[in-house]
Amino acid sequence: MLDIKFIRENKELIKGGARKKHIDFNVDALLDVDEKRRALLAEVEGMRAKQNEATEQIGKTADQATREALIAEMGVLKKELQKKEEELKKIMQKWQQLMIGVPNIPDMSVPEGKDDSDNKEIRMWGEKPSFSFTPKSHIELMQDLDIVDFERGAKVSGFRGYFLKNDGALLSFAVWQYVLERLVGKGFQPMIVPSLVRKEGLLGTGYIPQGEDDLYKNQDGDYFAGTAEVATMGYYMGEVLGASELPKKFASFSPCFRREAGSHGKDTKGLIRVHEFFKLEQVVLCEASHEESVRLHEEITKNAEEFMQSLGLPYRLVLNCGGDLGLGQVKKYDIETWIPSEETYRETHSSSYFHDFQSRRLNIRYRDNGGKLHFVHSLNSTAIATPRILVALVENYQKEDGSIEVPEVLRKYMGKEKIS
RNA sequence: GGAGAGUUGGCUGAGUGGUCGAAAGCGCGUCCCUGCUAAGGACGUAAGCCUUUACGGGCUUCGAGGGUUCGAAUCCCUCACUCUCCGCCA
Repeated sequence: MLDIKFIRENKELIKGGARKKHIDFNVDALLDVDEKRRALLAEVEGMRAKQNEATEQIGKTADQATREALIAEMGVLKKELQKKEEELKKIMQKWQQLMIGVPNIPDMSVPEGKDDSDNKEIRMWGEKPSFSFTPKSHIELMQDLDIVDFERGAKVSGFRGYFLKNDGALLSFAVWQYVLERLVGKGFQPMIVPSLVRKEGLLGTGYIPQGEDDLYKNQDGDYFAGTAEVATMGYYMGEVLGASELPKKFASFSPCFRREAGSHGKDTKGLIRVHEFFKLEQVVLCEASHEESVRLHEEITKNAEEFMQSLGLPYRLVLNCGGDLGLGQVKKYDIETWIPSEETYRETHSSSYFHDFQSRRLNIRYRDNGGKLHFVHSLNSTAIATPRILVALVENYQKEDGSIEVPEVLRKYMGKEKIS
């Protein structure tokens, strides 16, 4: 959500932003409704002022005749007022519906483009492994090692279901624990957050209404979040923080659920795209300054890169183009990791900032040192997501005999150097 | 699942039809005093929206939404959440 005053004064900016994001949004229609809203509001408020005044008189006067005359007069006014209020209510609904659809403005540095094929490579890290044999896919590797079971996954869980077993399960725990320790060492507050969430958090973070189709819902009307960002951002919903508490940095862990509604037949096999996975997410709240947002955005992106480097996984960092940005995102980087069997880089991390887009919706504010209230800025970035990262790990570290070398930093958690 | 009690400002907490945007305390801010520290005193201190060049003016908000009334924090209804007890489960 953006400030209506800002929208009014920067109509062209909003239009340009929407165009860049390839989001169809009619700013003029919103401003039109806004004008009607303000006119009606003035009318209604004037009538209420009259009513308040008369009401006060009624309370004070001792004269029965004046009293009754005023009460009669107010009875008439009330009917008119109710009619106007009804009109206002309708306009307000329309206004609010339009307001939550206003896209945040992408940063100047965001490249033009329609979809992920237009994303811009920023840097590349690591050597792609060269194999003296034909590398196997993670599916083959893991099934041969008996560390994953897709058949029974589908039997028990349905399409895209999976079991991780033996060293596959251990490897997941190792990765989580390793990354968590690194984050805590950097001052992030560890949290295990709910996945089952109420509507508010999803509306606030911007996953609803646009992305509703990709969310699972239960019979109570609650949702299964696709990321720990939702619950973590909801944590301070409606609250006022102190300036000295900022920035708040969270390392949030949660199961994540995605219906993958729009992804038809993509990645139907293996661990790349599943309905249920786990993620450690960096979530940051900071003071309302663009510079601070940018600084922290670079920082959490670097953190993610650092984990990848220490795991020895070749990746590239891409800057997402306008068309690949969500409604609220100002700028986003993706880390794409080398997948030997596909001979391509696949997205494993995503890092973005929102300015006050989310905090306005969630009403998360802070008091600055002068006592003034501001909406915080928010950011988030993947720290590590399993099982997707396992795909990269096992494929890049595979040996000719089908065994998998355990990356140096994970050995102490796995208690072994090799999965065989 | 059953019974009961709650939801008030940054926080704690009074307030059962007009004098309540709301006592008191904490916190915070400015100033004073105390030559440091501890402590003390005075005053101020909710947010959002509309309007205004400005000064200011107006409206809304006491969990949410409806209702009664000229008038609702206060009465009625619905819902959400919190707490306590019982049950159930672990």
